Amino acid sequence: MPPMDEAAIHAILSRVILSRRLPGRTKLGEVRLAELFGVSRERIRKVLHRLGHERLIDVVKNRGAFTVAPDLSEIHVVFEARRILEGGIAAHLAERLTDAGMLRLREHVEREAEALRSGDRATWLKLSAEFHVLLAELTENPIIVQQARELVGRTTMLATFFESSSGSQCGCDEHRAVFRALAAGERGRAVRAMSSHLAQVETRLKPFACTDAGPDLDSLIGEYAAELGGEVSVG
Amino acid sequence: MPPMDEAAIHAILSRVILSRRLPGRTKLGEVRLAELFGVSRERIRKVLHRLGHERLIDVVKNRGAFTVAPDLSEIHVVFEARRILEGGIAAHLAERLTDAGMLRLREHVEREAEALRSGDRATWLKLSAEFHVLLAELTENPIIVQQARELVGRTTMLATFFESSSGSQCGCDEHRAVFRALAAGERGRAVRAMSSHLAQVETRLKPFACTDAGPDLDSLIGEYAAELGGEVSVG
DNA sequence: GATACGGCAATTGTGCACAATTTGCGCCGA
DNA sequence: TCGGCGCAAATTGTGCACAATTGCCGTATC
Repeated sequence: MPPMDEAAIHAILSRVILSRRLPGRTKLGEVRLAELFGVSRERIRKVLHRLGHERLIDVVKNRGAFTVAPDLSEIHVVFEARRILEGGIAAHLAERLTDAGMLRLREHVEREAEALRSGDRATWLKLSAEFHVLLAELTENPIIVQQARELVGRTTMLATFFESSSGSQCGCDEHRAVFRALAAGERGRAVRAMSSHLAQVETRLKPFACTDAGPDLDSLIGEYAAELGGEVSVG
Repeated sequence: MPPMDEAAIHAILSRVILSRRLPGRTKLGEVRLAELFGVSRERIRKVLHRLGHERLIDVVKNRGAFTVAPDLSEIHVVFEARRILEGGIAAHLAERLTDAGMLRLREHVEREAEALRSGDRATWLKLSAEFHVLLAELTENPIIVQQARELVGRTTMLATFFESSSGSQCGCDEHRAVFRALAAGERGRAVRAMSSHLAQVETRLKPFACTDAGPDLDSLIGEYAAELGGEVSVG
């Protein structure tokens, strides 16, 4: 079998970590991961440091890498950061949205509605996240796009696993409200719509976010590796 | 002499790069830097990859690290990103600023005015940058603080070298205007004040931002190393 | 004269072996 | 019995040597 490349390992570990399904402060030992993926320790080390820099794990000098505790306060921090950043994005776009941009937004919201109608939950979740990234892209500012992508990424996985399906109906309407305010060029209303939408998503998430004991690292890696088409030797 | 640690090398190279005084696409060879700093190639490599992840340099696989071209469009992108992010911060703070926070802001603005009066240009520049970081800190959100710090850092050095001294008077008034709007709790005015302030800073910078041929890498490293108190063997 | 091919030098990527640090456990003493 | 000390095992950090890739230059051919 061909040795796995760095990008693939990073993708798998990202998913595993973002899924929040393994307990907080789980140690990610270099040798163990190296054996699991069938690669050398140095390759794992590089990925681990990269993940550490992306704040997905906590890397302590001379002690190794650990998952961060999935505590409620962090969820709140992430969502508050999103309210601030995406509030700024909404305010910016309200005064600068082009016709082409408006069209892209409208089409996106309609696709969301379609996915929701047809009961395609997976597609709808993906589109819901992409709505926020799309807004960032409409600013045509690569820095903002990257920051937004990072924050959205940190919440997407949470939604995938924890959002109650009962609340699904709301999301689409909330996106539509943001879109309408932007299309009307009403800055204040757009910011408020975005802010309250994010607050509601956070509320829907909270009751489900406490998972202490989950499956172990080995099986999780196997699971996500299969999902991404990679081969992993799980003993 | 004791070997330099990774943090120190990173600090020096950050300053060198952020100073924008070396031409775009300058190659940062691993062996050359290793000899300059008197450390092994692996240590340099690690710092280089970190800088690459921080987007301060461009790291291409199998080809090495290069400085990014200091073109005007990037300056515009950074400032636009700041207008979006810090606009969001201002909007957030306008409705949530505590008395303690207001006091800290007031004191900071007064210190800026004092530095400006006494003609202490270096202190004033430092305080000017810190005003924006302080605003981010008042949100008490670590993610926002980090993002703001990163963007402010990318503009601070530019200001240090390129801002015309004639325009100095304005900055303090503009900060005061932001502070007043926040203290009054007027969200719209705060956002506008922040946005126009950043736009003016950008305007003041632009005419000075085009430096094609500058000093070479060796002397720059020596210069900044001396500034930080480190020892470097410059042949 | 221009272009395409091939070999060479330089530079980066990778795996390995060793050094340094941490930590858990056991032992001794109070 | 409890606290401190010290050693040993495990784990991470570092430097070195080698492999792989890239870009360049010389040459040959059309």
